[in-house]
Amino acid sequence: MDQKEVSGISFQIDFSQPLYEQILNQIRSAIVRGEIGLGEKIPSVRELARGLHINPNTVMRAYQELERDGLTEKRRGQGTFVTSSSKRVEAFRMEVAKEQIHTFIEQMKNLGLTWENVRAYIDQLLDDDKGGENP
Amino acid sequence: MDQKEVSGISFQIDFSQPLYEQILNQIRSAIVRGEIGLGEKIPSVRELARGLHINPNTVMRAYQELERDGLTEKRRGQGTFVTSSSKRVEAFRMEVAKEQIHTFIEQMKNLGLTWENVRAYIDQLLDDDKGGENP
Amino acid sequence: MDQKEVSGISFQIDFSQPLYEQILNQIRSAIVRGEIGLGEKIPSVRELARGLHINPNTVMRAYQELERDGLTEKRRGQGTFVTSSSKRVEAFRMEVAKEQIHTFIEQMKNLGLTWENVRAYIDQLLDDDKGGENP
Amino acid sequence: MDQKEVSGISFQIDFSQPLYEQILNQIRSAIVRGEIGLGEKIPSVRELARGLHINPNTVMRAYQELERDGLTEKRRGQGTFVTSSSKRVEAFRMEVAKEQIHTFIEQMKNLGLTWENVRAYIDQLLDDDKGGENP
DNA sequence: GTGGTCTAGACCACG
DNA sequence: GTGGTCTAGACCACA
Repeated sequence: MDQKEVSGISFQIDFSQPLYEQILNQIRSAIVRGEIGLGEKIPSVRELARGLHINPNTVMRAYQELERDGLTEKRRGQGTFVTSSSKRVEAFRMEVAKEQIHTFIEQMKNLGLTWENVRAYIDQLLDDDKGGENP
Repeated sequence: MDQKEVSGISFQIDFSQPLYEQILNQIRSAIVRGEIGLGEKIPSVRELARGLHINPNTVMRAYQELERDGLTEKRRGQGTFVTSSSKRVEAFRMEVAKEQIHTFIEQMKNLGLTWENVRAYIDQLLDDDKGGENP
Repeated sequence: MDQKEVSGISFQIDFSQPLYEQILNQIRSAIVRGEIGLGEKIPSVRELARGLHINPNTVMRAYQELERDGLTEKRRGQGTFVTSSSKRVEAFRMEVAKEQIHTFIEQMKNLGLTWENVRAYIDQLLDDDKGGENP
Repeated sequence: MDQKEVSGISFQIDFSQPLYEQILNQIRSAIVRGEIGLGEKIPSVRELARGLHINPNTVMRAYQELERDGLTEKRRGQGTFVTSSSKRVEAFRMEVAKEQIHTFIEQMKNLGLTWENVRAYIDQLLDDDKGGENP
């Protein structure tokens, strides 16, 4: 594991998983949660590669996926920018959320767990967290 | 995708994902939900491989993982059997559940969704399902 | 995408495609369709660059291509002018048209479509347009 | 330019254009025109790379696009196969056709040509072709 | 400076 | 054997 910050975006890289997926996911998260604003520039391929000590091709691959998702746009000679359309970002967020929720429900079914039990477990888990935070 | 049944266990195989993982997960599910009883025999590697039209090595790998999880035991000359210990099955179930739940919570955080919203969404989803099931 | 007008010529710039090509094509179109008359002056490199908020080098490159095509001429100290020869414009128009038509025919072949079907499709498309235009 | 055949699919490679796009387009064409049948295997990444004397990564990139288009599926350890769904192929064909037709109409408009003239030109072009073929 | 394409070659997971 | 990931380094088009 490895924690780094490049141009105000923080990355944690784990070399046992595909690097391009981790970069992809972490930039996605940052966009979707508004940590990178609409229309903002993200680091250039080379800059991020330098900052994370990885190969530019690996970063490029992540960036191509981001663009395919409609979350970013390239401007020739200027770099890569987050889309200015909050609609797109929101649509993407909801699409991913639905998919992950359905997968999760399926998993719980496969384990023979009822939603009532799972819900209660998570409720308590998050309550405990709240109690223990910033005392 | 492909739906098949071998010795009373049903499998759906998707050739675009690791086959051994799918077999592993589907047998795990069947055990954990009691579809295969404690102490019961599961198909031999060869039988399952023939039934699913896949390579025996692939089935073998799934079986090795099951044994490492403590969910099955080999008996020389007789085949592979589900453990007789309900404790083990239960412990395994809880371990997997916790892991999947924590992963899910992490995902929802990454999307900037609050647990309240997610909970409400799933609550409604499952309510609708109940009302609308094919009678 | 971006819609702007400079010296009576309207431009739409899409930053994900080569800017110089877009400028080139849009000025070509304007000349070929007579929106800029024979012998007329077109904006200076600097003026157009300022108007479109892009680099003068980029505009320059487009202008060089226009001159190579024989569609424009530079006059020292006065600026760039559309050729006065309607022959040249016409020749250029036909050359480009032929090239684009042949490319299109090739594409339709590659899709396994017959010219009869394509023709019928376009015929109908344009008929509908006529009937349904925003009145 | 370079004309080669690999596993019954013929390729013409022009080193002045992106190789992966050419491979992509040529396999797409072959699928869409039925030269490669539904469910059929296409050459492995390495085999095609060897056959065309190019790098496997370049072929892989083309194959990833094909899969994104829904025209092919990978089967682990077995290779890459054309989808068995004629629906998908047809949908893809129509989508691409529409896009190319609309682009073409736009181009003709930009040249100030009427559809009547263009249609007549192509009609004649294809008639001439017919006359000159296999006499 | 930006991104895009390509190569050669390594190592991995899977079947 | 299959595809997938990653690197290092080259060369190109564009702004």
